[in-house]
Parts: sequence; structure tokens; C-alpha cells
Amino acid sequence: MKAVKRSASVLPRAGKPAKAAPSQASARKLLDAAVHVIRSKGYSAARVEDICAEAGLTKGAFFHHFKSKEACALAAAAHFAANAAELFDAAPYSRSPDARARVLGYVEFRKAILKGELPQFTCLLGTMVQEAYDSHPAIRAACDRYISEHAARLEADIAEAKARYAPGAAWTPQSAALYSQAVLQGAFILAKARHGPKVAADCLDHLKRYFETLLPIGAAEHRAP
Amino acid sequence: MKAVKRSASVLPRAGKPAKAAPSQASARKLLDAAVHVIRSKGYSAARVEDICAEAGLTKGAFFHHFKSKEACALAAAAHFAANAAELFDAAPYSRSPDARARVLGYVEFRKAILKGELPQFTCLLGTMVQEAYDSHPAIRAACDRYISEHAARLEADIAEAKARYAPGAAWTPQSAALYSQAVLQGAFILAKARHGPKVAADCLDHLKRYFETLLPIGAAEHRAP
DNA sequence: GACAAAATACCAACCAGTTGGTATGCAGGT
DNA sequence: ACCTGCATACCAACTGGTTGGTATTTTGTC
Repeated sequence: MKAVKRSASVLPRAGKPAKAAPSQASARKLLDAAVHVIRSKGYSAARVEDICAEAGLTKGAFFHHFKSKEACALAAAAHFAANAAELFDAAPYSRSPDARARVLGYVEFRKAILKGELPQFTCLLGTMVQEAYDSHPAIRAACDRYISEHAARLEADIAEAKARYAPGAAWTPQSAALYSQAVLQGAFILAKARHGPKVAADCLDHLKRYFETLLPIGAAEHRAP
Repeated sequence: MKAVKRSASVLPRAGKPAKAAPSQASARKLLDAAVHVIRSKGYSAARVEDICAEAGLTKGAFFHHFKSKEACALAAAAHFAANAAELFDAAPYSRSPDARARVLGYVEFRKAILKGELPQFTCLLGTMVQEAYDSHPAIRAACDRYISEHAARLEADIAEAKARYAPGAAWTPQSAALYSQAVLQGAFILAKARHGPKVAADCLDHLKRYFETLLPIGAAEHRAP
């Protein structure tokens, strides 16, 4: 209920002025709430009152921070992408010295985080772009950008691994990176249809097997001496 | 199904009365319109009036044929699935005697039909289930069912091809069939984000390459019945 | 007091669904 | 053929709850 008092907003950082801090806390609450609600019901079915309720705030606060529902969705997309980047940067696989291990580790990691309820691991960007690509160009562009940025990080590892393990192969690192994103997005759709993450995990097993054949470890591998 | 009610009461025998059975024509118009509008904007953003306008009919006609917007979406899902089944049955690849050729032909065919505007080749079921899986259980169940039915058709070919070309492999035909659906659904999402079908075609190239390695043509294949 | 954050109250547009009515076709009786 | 009764097909106008957005006020902080 609304009984949640804003006790914490009074002390963002003890003592110091910190003028923007309380607002930041509420803005973040609203963004987290928007991510969750939109992941659950999609963009157009997500009412701003749903987001406010989830954040424990009112519409007054919402429109103080965002000039419209669409602006909130755009900010939520950026927020989601930033959180994801942080998560994958911090994951142990990303510190492996071998690029091939990082690529396979990425797929394994994505499989490992398929836990909890569906809105907790599905992709906000894929969910939004599916219904907004035609009617909300700004949302489409934002989703495109953040998905492509995420794919680009993976593409770098794929390119490095390809140079070592499959230098002459016909496929491009870019298309392979995008392909892995397609598998993920599609796996989420199947998981939603089946109401559980098991199908998605099976799909990621296939994706991992594919990467293993794209980057054969025993073959004509051009190793450094 | 939905539209089997009228056959006994209005038009027992297929005859010439052009004015006698406009119901079927209008119902089909509404279903086609619903498929198109929902593919373009998603389920909740698709207004009943949008569907009526697209069909050239009024809301009176709409609620005469469907008791609610959700009922229309369910009927549209069935309509879409039936149309798809017909399309793939009629496709030339499906008459190849070799199961492996049918599997690869399926992927090629799906790539070949990536033409025209996005709402013309994307999947109604994936679009709807993404936003309705939690709030509309009946829609989720229908999408699950039709996707699974489509996958099952492919699974049969995959199983036959596996028995001949990769009998001992660890993967199951079912998971491979679902995986191909995930790739397709994800490819559609990327195509929407990028506003064009090219990414999707690239993804299907990867999927085809994967199936070629799953079903190696030169290896230890002999299982003539 | 000045300023920002958040709450309350409110509105106008929107939209799923309803209502009442018209037009058409079909059967069966006369 | 002609009426009557009845069902289907469709339409135009309406309704009432919903919802994005606004206007105003209150609260807390420097």
C-alpha cells in the first residue's frame, strides 16, 4: 500500500547536500518498475498507473520525471541496457583469456540466468520492439540500438575466436553475433508460450553446439607459437 | 475452431446464392484484418475499430461474429495457423523424398518468403504470446498449441532425417524442431528492430548451416529400411 | 522565501462492448 | 404466389469505465 514511507529519501548520503539524490531514488524506482511491468504485459498494455503502483509512487511523481509514457519507456530501455551491460561485464566468463571460451561462456551464462519468473529474465527490448516497431519509431530505434550494442560486444569475442579457430570460414562474426541474439529472443518467446524456461535452455544448448562447430577446437587451428 | 456454426443453418449445400452466405465472407474478412492489424501493432494496441476498418465493416458486425476482442484473437490465431499449414503443405520442398532435403528445404522456404512488408511475413503467434502470456491465458495456450503443432510437423522430418544421417547423435528431434522455431521468432524480432528482413535471412543461413552439421551427409549414414 | 519532489484532484479522449433497429433469406402454411 | 414467423447479418449511435495527461496543492530542504 501507500504506507511505505519515504524514510530513506531523507538520508541519501548522510549529511552532505546531495540535492539530486532523492529524486534519483524515485526515478530509479520508476524505471525498475517500468522494466518489470513492460516485461510482464508489453508496452501498450502497461498502464502508467501500473508502473506507479509497482514503484510505490503516484502519477504526479511519474509525470514529474517523465514527460510521457513513451519517454519513460525510452528511459527504461536505456536503464535495462545499462543494467545488462553491467551484469555481463561482471560475469566470470568475460575474464577468460581465450575468446572461444568467452563466447561459449556467454551462452552458458545466459542459460544459467534463466531462473525465477519469466519477467525476471526475458528481454525488455525484444518485448517492446515486437509491438512498437511500427507505431513508435523512437522505441524501435532505441531497441535496435541497445540490441546492436549488446551484439557488438559479443561480436568482438567471436571475431577474435574466429581469427584463431576458423579464420577461413565463410560466416561473419557480425551475423553470428546477431544470430545468437535471435536465438535468445526466440527462446524467450517459446518460454513465454510454454510458461517455463526449459525450452529456452534447450535452445541455448543447440546454440552452444553450433558455436562449437563454428569454432572447431581440434582442426586447422592457427595457434600462436 | 470457430466458424463451423453457420454451415448447417444457412448454407447446407454449396450453392449459387451470392447473397445467401455473406457471413462467411465477412467473418473471413474480419479474421484476415485481425491477423494483419495484430501483426502490425500487437494485441493490446490493436483496437476493435482498427480491425473493423481494415475489414471494411463496423463494430456491429464484429461483435456479431465474435463475443469479445479476445475471442477474435483466438479465432485469428486458428485462422493464421490453418493458413500457414496450407502454405507449407503446398510448398514444393515438402514433396521431396529425402527427409534431410525436406528439413533444409523448409529453412530455405522460410527464407524465401521473407518478402514484402514486415506484417506480411512475421508470426502472429509469437507477436501475441509475447505480450499476452501472463494476462491472457487462453491466448497463451492457443499460441503454444499452434506453435507446437507447426514444430511437430517439422519434427517428423527431422526425426526421419536423424535416423538416417545421425542416428547416434545426442540431440532430440523435438528440441531441434523447437530450436528452429526459436530462430525464426527471434529473426522476426531482429527484423522488426532493424526495419527490414535482411537480418532474418542471415539468421536462417546460420540455421541451415547448423542443420547441415547436425545431419552430416558424408558420414556414417546407412539405414536403408 | 525559493525550489524541487511528490501527492491529490480532475478532465477529455478513447475504446470495448451494448442497444435498437433494418435488411435479407428461408421455411411452411394457405 | 403471398403472407407470416423466425433466424442471420449487419449497421449507427450510444454508454460507461478506463487512462494518459494536466492543474493545483502540499511537503520537505536549503
